[in-house]
Amino acid sequence: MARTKEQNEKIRETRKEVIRNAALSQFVKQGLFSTRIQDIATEAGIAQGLLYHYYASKDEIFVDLINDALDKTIGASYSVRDMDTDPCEKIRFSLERLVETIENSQTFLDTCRLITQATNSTAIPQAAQDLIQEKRNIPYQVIEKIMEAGQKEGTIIAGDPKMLAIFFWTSINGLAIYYSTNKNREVKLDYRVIAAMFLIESEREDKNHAKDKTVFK
Amino acid sequence: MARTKEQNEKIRETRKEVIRNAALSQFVKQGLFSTRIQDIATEAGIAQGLLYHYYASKDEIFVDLINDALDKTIGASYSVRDMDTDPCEKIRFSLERLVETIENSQTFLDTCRLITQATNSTAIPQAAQDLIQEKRNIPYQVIEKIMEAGQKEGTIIAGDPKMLAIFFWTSINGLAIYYSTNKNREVKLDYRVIAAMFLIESEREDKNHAKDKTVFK
DNA sequence: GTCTATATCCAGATAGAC
DNA sequence: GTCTATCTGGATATAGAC
Repeated sequence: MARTKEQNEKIRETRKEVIRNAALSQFVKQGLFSTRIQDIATEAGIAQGLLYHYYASKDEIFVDLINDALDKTIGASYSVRDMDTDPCEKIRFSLERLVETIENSQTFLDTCRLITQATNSTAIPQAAQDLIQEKRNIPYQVIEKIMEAGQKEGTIIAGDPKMLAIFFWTSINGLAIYYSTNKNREVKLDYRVIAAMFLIESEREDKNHAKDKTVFK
Repeated sequence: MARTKEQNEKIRETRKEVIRNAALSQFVKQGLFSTRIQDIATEAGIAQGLLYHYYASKDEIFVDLINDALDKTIGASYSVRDMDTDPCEKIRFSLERLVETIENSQTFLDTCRLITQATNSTAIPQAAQDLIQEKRNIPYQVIEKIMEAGQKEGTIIAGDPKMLAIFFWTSINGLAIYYSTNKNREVKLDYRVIAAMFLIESEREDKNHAKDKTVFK
């Protein structure tokens, strides 16, 4: 019987994830407030009433999603921070991976849009606002530190590292939203162009040529 | 009596502007859907029912605001396009003005946030979506053309000009939203750092020094 | 666990008095 | 023109049958 209880718990968690995915898709398209519980239930393939067996309210789902989104972003930034290379390469590598992710991961695009939406509104649940307050600056701080180190090293352009970090993330975020909302996708994203913008000229040329050899052999 | 009619029309238009300003402030804070007609009326200092003598619905106000916001952005980009200088200087000058505007104009910050909100949702009124579809790309195209010309001239960095244009606008937009939602304002915005990112190194140094003399004399 | 049916609430929009 | 009071519709959340 103890086993059955565990299994039930697992099934329940799986079901909650289906609901979260449905909710994410709806929130990104319609926003928190014009998404109805009915919309989420329909997309999740269950009856509207049943949703309340898993979540107490629409807000609760939203808070769960925001928390996931922030944790994923923080995790990604930590993995860059902990790389065993110089700052210049960290910037280049992270941009390469982020651009790749924009092109290939719908979840990443949705995550960017959800956080943008949440950051841009004071009407979201208090718990979500608290999470944002608590966690949102971490990725900015990580990149800021890397920019600072790169400037000391002489590989990153001059300027307030805090501003460069904001620039770094808002650009990625902006590209993701642009990419997500312009389905024709007529733009070819090239991480090397973006990376070059943060690097001083000499470094820029040298490393780009080195990169060319490995990436486009 | 014809005169009275004109005056009434003028008063009416003034009153509508008060309502639009109230609505903009609310939409930016709470979003279109969680803003109630009551909220707008209260901020405008009138009764809820009276609002319907000026606007038929909440959506109608929103569409008006989106139209204004898009026209302002387009107007700004045209004034840059029509400047009588080389592309490199156009980029530098427009960034200087835009950063200045971020720091001094609450309306500009609100406008950025409203457009971001609208672009990021499919639940907004159809008329607003049509306006965005029709007008939103113009500022991107204007900057794209300038980037292209600058590349031919040898003053703008390499890369798909379409991507550079997206980068240009998303960065400004991102800075505006960051600035708007982080009231501490601990970051000193410096347009020259941003401008330098779009310019090739030699141009970057020369022109920056020339600029220093005129701007910080 | 899952559904359908329903109670409750609240915001948009209207009506009517002043 | 302006207000208060009210109608109406729709969404959340609950209750109850299976």
